[in-house]
Amino acid sequence: MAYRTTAQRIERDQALREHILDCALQQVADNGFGNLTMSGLARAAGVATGSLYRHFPGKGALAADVFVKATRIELETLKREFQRPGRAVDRLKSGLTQFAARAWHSRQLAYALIAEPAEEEVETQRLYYRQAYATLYSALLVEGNADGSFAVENIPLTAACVVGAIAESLVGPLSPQARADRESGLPSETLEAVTLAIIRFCLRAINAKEVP
Amino acid sequence: MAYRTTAQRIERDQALREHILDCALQQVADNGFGNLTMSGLARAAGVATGSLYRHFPGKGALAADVFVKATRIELETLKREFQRPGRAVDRLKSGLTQFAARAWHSRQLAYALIAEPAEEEVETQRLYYRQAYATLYSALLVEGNADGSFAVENIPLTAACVVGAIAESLVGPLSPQARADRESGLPSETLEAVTLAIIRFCLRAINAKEVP
DNA sequence: CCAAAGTCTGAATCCTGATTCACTAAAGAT
DNA sequence: ATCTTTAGTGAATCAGGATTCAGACTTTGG
Repeated sequence: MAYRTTAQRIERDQALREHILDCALQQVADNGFGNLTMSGLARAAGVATGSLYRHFPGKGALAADVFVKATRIELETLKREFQRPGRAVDRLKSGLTQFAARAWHSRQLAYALIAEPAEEEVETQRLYYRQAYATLYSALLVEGNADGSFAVENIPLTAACVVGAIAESLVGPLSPQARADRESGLPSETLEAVTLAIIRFCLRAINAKEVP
Repeated sequence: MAYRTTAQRIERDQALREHILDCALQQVADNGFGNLTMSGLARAAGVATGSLYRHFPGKGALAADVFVKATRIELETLKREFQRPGRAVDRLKSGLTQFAARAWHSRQLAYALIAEPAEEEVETQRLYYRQAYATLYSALLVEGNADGSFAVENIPLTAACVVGAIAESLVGPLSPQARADRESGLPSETLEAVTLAIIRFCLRAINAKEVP
């Protein structure tokens, strides 16, 4: 009579959904959101175009899911780093270092997540997750204020500034423009220089005692 | 025999071109790049769609021109502020204050210029003008380093961080999301609070002597 | 005033991908 | 085994706005 409900079917479904998302993420990591097409993705995932619509209501939702999936990983990684034991300053330093390094090593993806224009739905998530980042920094700032590492007045706004500073200083070096420059032989910043500059900038901005 | 060349014709042409740009800017200021359409613009400007193509090679170019026109004004305004006499710190403070206030008072436009996704050509200009802003800040940082107001090590990267911090702290409050929040009665930051936070953040970040 | 050269018009066309849907294949239920 | 229900297919359709272009209209030079 009925159908569905079987564990096997549900599992298959989820697996396929994940497979599609993985392929989509791969496409975005390779060519950005701008080159993500439903037919291309279907081909890459080995399914028919129409099948994509069994798993996602439309392209916007799919792209947003890709964004969320990738961004969550970054956010979780940063959160884990922030939650390790130790003084807030040190956690901030290592978090920034790690974040910058990860972005540096998958530039196209980092650019897509941080700055590439994309569907409305993706922008909505971007805004939301920027807020989530800011919240993460806010928590750390609170702790740092408490343990004497920092002295910050307006925590939410300061957190927003930190997020912006990081994004901008990375996007410059990560952008397609910079890639073109790099390929045409112009000299460019190194990861180490960028990281150091970001750390200095942020630590000073939040009134940290010791700045490297 | 010939035609053209007349001063009158050239003048008319330029005037019309400017008129179109003005209308387009108005549209962007009202509804963002996302709602700028060629037919809508033609209607607003009182010309036929096809006529737009006598003045601009295509929509992308037109949008980019709008962006440049508006951004140049901001950039010039900031530059003027930075070039007044006085200590670098004070000029930075007044520049930031003015910039934030201007953005605050034309939110939709500010959002469109700072963050709204738009045609490729616009993004190219955005990248370019962000660089231009960074250069402006770089110059000020150099002066501040010289007159003892600041002590910055990596000037270009620091300038990028400053640009990012400002953009982010404004975009949050300016974004469509924030607008929705505001309209649904949630409390939100005031211009004064944002400005103060930005100034503090930036001055500290660049190692300024006195921070308000 | 006329012919030549240019400009303006806006409905028709084009483009580019997203989305649909009639149909076929597979998976549960009995 | 067979019937029912859901999943998968991919060519055809749609959507929506940019772009074109065959006249109609203006301006210029003589």
